[in-house]
Amino acid sequence: MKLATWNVNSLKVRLPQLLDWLDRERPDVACLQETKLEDSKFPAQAFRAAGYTAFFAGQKTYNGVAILSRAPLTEAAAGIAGYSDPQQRVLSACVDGLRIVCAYVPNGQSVDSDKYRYKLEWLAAFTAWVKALLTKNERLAVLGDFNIAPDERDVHDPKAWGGQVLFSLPEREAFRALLSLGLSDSLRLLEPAGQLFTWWDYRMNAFRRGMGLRIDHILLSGPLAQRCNAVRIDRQMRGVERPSDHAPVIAEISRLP
DNA sequence: ATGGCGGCTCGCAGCCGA
Repeated sequence: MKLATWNVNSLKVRLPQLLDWLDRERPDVACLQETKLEDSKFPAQAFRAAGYTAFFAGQKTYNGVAILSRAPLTEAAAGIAGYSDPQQRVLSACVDGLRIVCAYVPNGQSVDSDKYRYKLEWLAAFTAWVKALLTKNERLAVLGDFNIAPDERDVHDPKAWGGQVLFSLPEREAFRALLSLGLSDSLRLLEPAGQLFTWWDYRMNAFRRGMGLRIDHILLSGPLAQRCNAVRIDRQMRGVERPSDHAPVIAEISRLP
């Protein structure tokens, strides 16, 4: 079973690339972030034609998330239960006995901003909610753009990024707290050493120069982590014409009994 | 120290992302 996450940075612009990518990679489940589309404009028909059912919650200009699945989605819901948020950042649904969570964690802008305080509050609510989900769903995967680089290996220049938003200690501690619920950072299970990135700034030729961050993650509960046999970052998609600034991440899990 | 790129909007400049 192939699970993927991709911050597409505008589904309207990236739809042709996404359809090509779905055709090539054929993930069973793909979680999308930053669709930036109102629900009335979501291209559900294009995905149906490609063999995918979609669950989505969007808004104009910012945010917006979607789960695409080849198999039917059940128990689908938007948002963090018990946490009111006008920003469309979270979806959850079940597919094939797995509980999927698709998340677009707030960016935080800078550590001295209101947006950063919102990010930390949001992460606390999200973590409490995922904890509750885990009590009912032992096969759980959280996929998305976390806007957090967990440690030095995930940052091209850790000295320059020290204390900055995306790499500040409170954010990294929030990420660690999420893992401590019983989730594994799937990519690091299989690739524990070395710099790996999923995002590169559009500016300064950052991609060509290898200046990136690893902020998109696939977290797996124990039973899924045990059966995870491959995880990769699809850097090819960052190198195409008019790319998203994020590359997709794809995890493969051997079939569960 | 700044802005750099790209996407968005009842746009023609400014906000936001990361």
